Amino acid sequence: MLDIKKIRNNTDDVLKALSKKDNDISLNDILDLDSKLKSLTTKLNELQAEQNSKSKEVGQLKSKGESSDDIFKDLKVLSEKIKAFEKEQKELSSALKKALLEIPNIPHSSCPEGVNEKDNIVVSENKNTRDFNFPLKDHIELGEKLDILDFEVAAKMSGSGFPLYKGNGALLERALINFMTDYHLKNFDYTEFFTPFLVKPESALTTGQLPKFSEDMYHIEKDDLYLIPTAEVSLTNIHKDDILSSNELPKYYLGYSACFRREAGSYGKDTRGLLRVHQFNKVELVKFVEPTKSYEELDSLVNQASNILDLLELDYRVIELCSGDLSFAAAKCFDLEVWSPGEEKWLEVSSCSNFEDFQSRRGNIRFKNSNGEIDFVHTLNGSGLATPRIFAALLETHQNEDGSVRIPQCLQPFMGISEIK
RNA sequence: GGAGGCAUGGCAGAGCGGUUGAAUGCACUGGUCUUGAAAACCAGCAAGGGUGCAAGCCCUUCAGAGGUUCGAAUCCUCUUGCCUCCGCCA
Repeated sequence: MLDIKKIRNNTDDVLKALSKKDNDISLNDILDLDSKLKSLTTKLNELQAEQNSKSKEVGQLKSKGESSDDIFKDLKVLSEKIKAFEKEQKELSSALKKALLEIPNIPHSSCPEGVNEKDNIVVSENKNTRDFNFPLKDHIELGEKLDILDFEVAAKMSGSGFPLYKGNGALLERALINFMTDYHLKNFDYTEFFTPFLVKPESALTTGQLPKFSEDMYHIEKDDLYLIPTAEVSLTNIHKDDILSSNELPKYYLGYSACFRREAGSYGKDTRGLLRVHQFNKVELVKFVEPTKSYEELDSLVNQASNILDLLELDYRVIELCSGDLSFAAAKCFDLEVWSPGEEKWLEVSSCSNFEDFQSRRGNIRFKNSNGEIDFVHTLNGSGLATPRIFAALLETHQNEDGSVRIPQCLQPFMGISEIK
């Protein structure tokens, strides 16, 4: 959520910055509601002040045992007026809030300008570290041959887009989760959480999935709960409505979760295998930091996530997203993409974003700095990482001619085997 | 799922329907004292909005939403959360 004061006082700058993300945004309704609300509030406050002082008078007179009938007449009229004003104020402020929640975050000035993913910038790339001298199989073929993935049986029970891992496949999946979790815990200062997978609407509002993207999430109607599309939602909401003290910042949180996405509107895209699924596993990293530190924290977040790919001996590249390709809530974002030799495509496995104060305003997550002033924290998050595409890339990258797959060193302690065959 | 109890500031804990944004204690911050620290004493200490250069002034907020009343932390209704008991259950 953007600061209404910023919109009010720097309308042109805000609009210009927003247009880099989305050319179609108008702030007119918001400005209109804001000025109406402001003048109404001023009038209301005056009436309330009058009511307060007269009510106090009544109390004083009463304690002296004197009559207060004249004041009563005034108060009765005032009371009616105030009630009408309050009602109007409530309507205006909820309309304003609703409108504000629909406005995306402003891209950071360092974001390359652009319209879509074609304008993204490749920051770094390492590829073709391995020469294959045999015909490659893709992960679906490998998964079937090794009897570690079964999409048909999964579809039988849940429909398409739900993976079923079997035997060493289940072991590999679990090893990936444990390896990534342990790596971040051991090497960086993260606190581990295991969060709920179902959250209230207001939690999804904090992180920005609601109100605009309700179609992307699974919703349990009976209880009005949403299945989390990422642990970002639950991890970020740990501090909803909190005022943290500056000496407890930065806070680094980590959590594994299953992630659920309807992927509405993406039918026909990446439908095969593990590339786009409705349920997947992810280790998520979330940071709560002081505003002045958030960009260096973004850099370290990208590094932390990429280290995993190095250790898994996978080819990957780092992409800096252009303004037009940024998500709704992000001010700046780097994606990590892993190379899939079977698909001959780059696959997004992590998205590391700085949301600045966009989420913290929505969730009212603040901190008190050393001067005693209260301000919104900056939040960041990054996948560290999402498993299915890694699973696929790993099978394809480390496959041998006979269809067996080498397990990289870092995973072996978690699996107890050095290859799947 | 059934029955009951509770919900106040960072925490603990007062609070008759009327000068209560809220006593008190702890914590915290500043000061005095001390070589330093502790103790003691003094002072400050909620958030949001408006207005003002500022000091300040005004408004709102006692889980949330409604209601009664000229006036609600205080009375009523609903919702949510926590606790206790019963049922069910991995």
